[in-house]
Amino acid sequence: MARTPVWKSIAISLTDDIAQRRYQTGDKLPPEVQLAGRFGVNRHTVRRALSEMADQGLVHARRGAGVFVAAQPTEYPIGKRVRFHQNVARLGRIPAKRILTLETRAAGPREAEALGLDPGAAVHVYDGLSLADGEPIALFQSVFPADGFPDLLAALKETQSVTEALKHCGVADFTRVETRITAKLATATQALHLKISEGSPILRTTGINAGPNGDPVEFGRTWFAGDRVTLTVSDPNSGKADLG
Amino acid sequence: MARTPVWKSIAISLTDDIAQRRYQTGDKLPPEVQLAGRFGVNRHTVRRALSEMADQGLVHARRGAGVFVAAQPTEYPIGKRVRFHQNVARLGRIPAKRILTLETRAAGPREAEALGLDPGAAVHVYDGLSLADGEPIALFQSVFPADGFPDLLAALKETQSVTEALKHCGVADFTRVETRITAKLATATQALHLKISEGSPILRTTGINAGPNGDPVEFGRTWFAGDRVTLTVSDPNSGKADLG
DNA sequence: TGGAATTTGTGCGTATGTATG
DNA sequence: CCATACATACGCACAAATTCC
Repeated sequence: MARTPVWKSIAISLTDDIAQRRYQTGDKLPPEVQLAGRFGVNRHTVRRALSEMADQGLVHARRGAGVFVAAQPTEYPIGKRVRFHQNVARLGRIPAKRILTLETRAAGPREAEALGLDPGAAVHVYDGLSLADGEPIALFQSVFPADGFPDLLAALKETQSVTEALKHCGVADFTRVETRITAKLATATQALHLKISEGSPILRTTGINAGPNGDPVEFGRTWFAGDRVTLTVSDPNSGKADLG
Repeated sequence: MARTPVWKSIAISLTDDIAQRRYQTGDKLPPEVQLAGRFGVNRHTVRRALSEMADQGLVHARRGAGVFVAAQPTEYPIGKRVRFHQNVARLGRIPAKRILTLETRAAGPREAEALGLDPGAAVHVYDGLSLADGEPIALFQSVFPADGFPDLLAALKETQSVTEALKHCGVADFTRVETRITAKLATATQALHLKISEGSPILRTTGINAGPNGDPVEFGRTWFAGDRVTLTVSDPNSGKADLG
């Protein structure tokens, strides 16, 4: 068995620092060069550790600014209409969303296929964090076709709500076509954002929402903290999942 | 807007190669140095791309051996009618079940509540292992009210099928009332049965099936190997999940 | 059996680009 | 405009695991 790589021990050390609240949520970590000095390694080695932690959602790097400590619901219905705000509010908790990144770029192959676009078509991408009562619930990434929604990003930036932004762009309603669910282990970055440990169980869902005419309008991926969230699939006929 | 990084375009290219079946499941990709030559970049840049793909579960690297295309997970529909045999057969794979234990005992509090029984009422319990093409897919435990199904265990022992056994006992059809899904880490016992590593991600589902008159007939828990299974929740109106 | 060749994993040094403050 | 700090990319070297002869 190989010994633990240096970068991994650094990641563990920093993760523990965060778990021990030596760095609070939202705090900026020392610059990479400074960390490199503190651990007596090359800056790349620190970057490897930070990259791992970023993958797990534990930290979030902002170019030119620094690396920041990233910041969960319980019962979360997956039904025909999946609405984060309503799902959380229904539990008597206060929903909130934090924008991580908003950008327009070329669609990857999976995204293009899911949205029925040509490969390389422009898409709007919304990376964010969902919170309930200020506690991180899930990381998500929503991908929208850029064509036809010119001012979607502005609406998202203003409302932070997919539902509201789409409504502003003329999509009054949308429903879930399909949801895929798998179990993963939390990466360092995910763990940071969700305030869990690296290697904790993660529920990853992938979903496609379509407008009234059946055209896909959103391809979304969500990473729930498995320890804190239970997805529920209700009897479609009961309509319970559509409340709120 | 930043242009697409080289490593990302390489990841997209290789992902497309896999999607197009130019590399099949289990195939070994060309060595990193060879890929670096093909793309005209440094080996590190290829590694960045492969790392991204490995994070997505698309490939798996074995030191000293190579990088291999990972097996795509089995799609398992969670709908109104959940039928293991049909779910697996629909994928062109051969379903099988292995009985671990069959017994009749007093219901625990959760089981009694789920089935609408008095605490301590007798229940039949079926512990087993589900396989597709001989590969373990999931561990499950099905709990049935003993009252009204005197010879259910015998039928289960003979057919190994919940559907067939219930039919034999007069329940021609049953549908899923609700499914709960969480992510867990595999225990040592679970890992042994599922032939995965301890601490691997597990998808745990809990479901109640009811007969035509709405009475609960089965309380089932299933532990899926997260690496091998993707649960899908389809649009209820499409009816696709009810096929087979 | 054993050793060489192959291939991935880790780490360091350097350089340039780009966003932030 | 400048300094800081992260993002990307190249080159080199060696370690460790596997495979092949």
